[in-house]
Amino acid sequence: MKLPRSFYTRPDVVAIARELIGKVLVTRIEERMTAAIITETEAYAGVGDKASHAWNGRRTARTEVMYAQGGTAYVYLCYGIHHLFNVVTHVEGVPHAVLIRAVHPLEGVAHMRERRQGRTTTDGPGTLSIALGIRTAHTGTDLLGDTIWIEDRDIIVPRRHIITGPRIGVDYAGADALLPYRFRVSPSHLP
DNA sequence: ATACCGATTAACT
DNA sequence: GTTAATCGGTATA
Repeated sequence: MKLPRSFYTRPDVVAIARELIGKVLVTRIEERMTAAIITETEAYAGVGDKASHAWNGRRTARTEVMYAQGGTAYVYLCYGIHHLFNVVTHVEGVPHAVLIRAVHPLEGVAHMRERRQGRTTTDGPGTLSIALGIRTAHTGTDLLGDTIWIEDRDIIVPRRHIITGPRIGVDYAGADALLPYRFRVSPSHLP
């Protein structure tokens, strides 16, 4: 079943990041259906989080969509090359988000392979966006629509199979770089 | 206007 | 282990 608005509008972005592990990210982009299990996420906790683009209330053309209601896509260009896909959470006006860092292919594998020009992995936030067809043009997309959405398919990932740790690539965030906001399925329990 | 840097990746040595 | 790729945001002027 497609995750309802109420899943995304809850206030605890760290809990949402953990709960997204095992959910299924589905896209229908350019008439191509793809689906993949979410295996790695990171929480970005809004204006008080130095690692967040919305730290200190920053609000630009790029980050404006972070202030939308939960269940909206935030896609931005990183290093001028990579399109990074985030799920906006919390209510309108509170810029929380969860970065999806890795997935495991379920459906539309041929599409993913073609988009990846023969490569098969879908780990890494830039890599999975290519495989699923997600680009910066999709920022602002409603995750309750029929282009990009997330489903609960009753895949159970026990909490002891989820590794918690600090986020990647946010050394500039000082003490906030050490927060345990990254979640991933332990390698020995990947599908 | 210019300069620097980043929630990364793949291809190198 | 190192580094090129490439562009929007941010700071400074």
